[in-house]
Formats: sequence, structure tokens, C-alpha cells
Amino acid sequence: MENAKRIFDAFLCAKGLRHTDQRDIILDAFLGMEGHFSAEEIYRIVSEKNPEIGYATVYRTIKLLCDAGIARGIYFDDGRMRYEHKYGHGHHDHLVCIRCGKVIEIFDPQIEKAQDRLAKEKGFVPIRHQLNIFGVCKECRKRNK
Amino acid sequence: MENAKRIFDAFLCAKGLRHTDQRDIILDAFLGMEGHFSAEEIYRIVSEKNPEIGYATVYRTIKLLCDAGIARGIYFDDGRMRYEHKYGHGHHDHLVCIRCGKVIEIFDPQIEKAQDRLAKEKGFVPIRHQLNIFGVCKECRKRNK
DNA sequence: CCATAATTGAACTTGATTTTCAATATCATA
DNA sequence: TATGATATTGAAAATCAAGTTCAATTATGG
Ligand SMILES: [Mn+2]
Ligand SMILES: [Mn+2]
Ligand SMILES: [Zn+2]
Ligand SMILES: [Zn+2]
Repeated sequence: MENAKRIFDAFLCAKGLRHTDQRDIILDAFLGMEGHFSAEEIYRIVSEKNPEIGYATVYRTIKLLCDAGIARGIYFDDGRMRYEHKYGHGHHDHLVCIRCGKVIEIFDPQIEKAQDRLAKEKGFVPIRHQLNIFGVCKECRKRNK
Repeated sequence: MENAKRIFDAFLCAKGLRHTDQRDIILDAFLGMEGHFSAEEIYRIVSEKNPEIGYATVYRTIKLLCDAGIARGIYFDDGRMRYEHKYGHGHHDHLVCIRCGKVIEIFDPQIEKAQDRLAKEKGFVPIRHQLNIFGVCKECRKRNK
């Protein structure tokens, strides 16, 4: 998305950071993938375009993308951070299939509202939340008889 | 809780595993703590009772406790697994204070029900889920003016 | 073009967790 | 109770994701 690129440029400029080929390539790769990817997966895609780019630069750039509001990190239960598009992609929660790994995005105003109510009851000011529902997707259920 | 001990003994027996002093001590330590603890915190408590017990044994035993249904692992967002009592402690979700680290346990049938409905809509069979709400607790809010 | 400071990749470090391995402990059976 | 097969242990090493160091390179304003 062209808009995300402009936002990243503006972010770099505002922070006194520089525009580099590596950052361009990594942003392009990230914008071109749809889903939830680990740093390693992003690194692999980036490597195809430009094998000289190192792991460290990918990690560093992903962090910038998060700071710029273009990427968002999420933990499923496997001990590594995954990243998804944030720009132009509102808050949502996840259904994660424990068979095939597929991730389905969900959003339900009723759940969101109930969470806020519950937090308020405890005197708690909610800032962000994460709901992961692990289970078996339709396809995997069929596949298994 | 005496019952948890019996369950653990039965679990070990059923799996052909052995009853050892170390496992006893670690289970006792775990049952004696109330809250959400990392392996390292459990190790520290265990060490007070018996400084000879190693890290590896603590990790190994925690895994057994999870398999036996006595402990349950949860990830908050800080990159280390935490453990809580599972036996005699039903499912619940968590409010996590990003200032003081306090964890408040919550349960809301309405949220649980809405989740099941949402999953069903997607043809998804939910098995377990995890909801963490990060924010600022009542005390921390007061403390900050 | 120059000077300055940001950036990079490779190698190294960190921190949590797991594995390896030789020594030791458990426990069913004789 | 003694025996022996096998599970367990602690220390050290390995792993795995992620972050840091540093000398060489590059971007950018003047
Ligand atoms: Mn998503
Ligand atoms: Mn809890
Ligand atoms: Zn599936
Ligand atoms: Zn607090």
C-alpha cells in the first residue's frame, strides 16, 4: 500500500532517521505478505529479493515498522513473535487452528464491550488486549473423518 | 492441597514414572505459592528448601505438573512462561497491570458464550483460549496523581 | 565534495528453556 | 533384602529467538 510507504517515510524523517534501500525492501516485502509472519519468515522473503540483507537489519526494521504503526506484533503460543499489518487494519482477535496453523481473524463488538465493562468493574483501565482462541478449523475437522 | 499430591502420584504411576524427593519438594513449593510464577521464581522458592535441586529438574517437573493437570502455563507479553494452579482452579482470563505487574483474574460467562458463538460461526471448534487485557490497575492509577 | 552521524552485516551476547550425559536413585522382582 | 533394569538427577552444553557491538559503509545537509 502506497500510503503505508508514505507514513514510514514521514516516520523516519520525523525521527531524524535515514531512508535506505534495505528499509525500502523490507517494507515492500512486509506489505506484500498477507497474514501473520515471524521475523524469520519475513527474513526469508526479504532474502529472495536481496540476499545481502542481514537478520539484524530485518529485526531492526520490523521494530521501526511497529513504532511507525505499520506493523503489529502478536504472540500465539509458540514462543515467537509474529507480525501483521496494522496500518489500515483495525483491532481484531484470532482463531488459531492447532492442526494446520491457520489463523482466522475475528471481531465482535459484544465481546469488546463486555471486556471494557469487566475491566471497569475492577477499577482497571484497559489499554490493549489479546484474545486467542485455539481449536480446530472447519477444513481440518472434515479432513479427520 | 493434599488432593493435588494424590493426583500427581497417580499420574506418575500411570506413566511408569518414579516418585522422587525432588518432585515432592517442587510440587510442595508450587502448591504453596498463590499467583502466576515463572520457572525461575519457582526455582528460587525450591532452592530455599533444597539448594541442591537444579534448574533442569525444576523445568522438567513443571512440565510434568502441566501434563498432570496440576499446573497451567500462561504467556503474558514478557517472553517467559508463567505457571498457575490448574487443579481446583477453573478457567479464567487476566487483567495485567503494565505499571506494577499485578494480575487480576476475571471470568465472565457472557464473554465465554460470545466466543463460542463466534467460533461456531466460522465453523471452528474451540478447545482453549487465552484473553489478556493489559492496562492500568486502580492503585497505579491513583498513585499517578 | 565534505563532514557528520546514521546504518549495516557479521559475529557475538543474552535470556529462557531444553538436551546431553555420566553418576545416582527407584522399585519390581527374585 | 539384594539385584538389576531403567528412570532421574545436576552440571554443563546446546538451542532458539531476539538484541547488541563494532568497524566499515552510506545518506544527507551544507
Ligand atoms: Mn490478525
Ligand atoms: Mn490466573
Ligand atoms: Zn486447520
Ligand atoms: Zn498496577
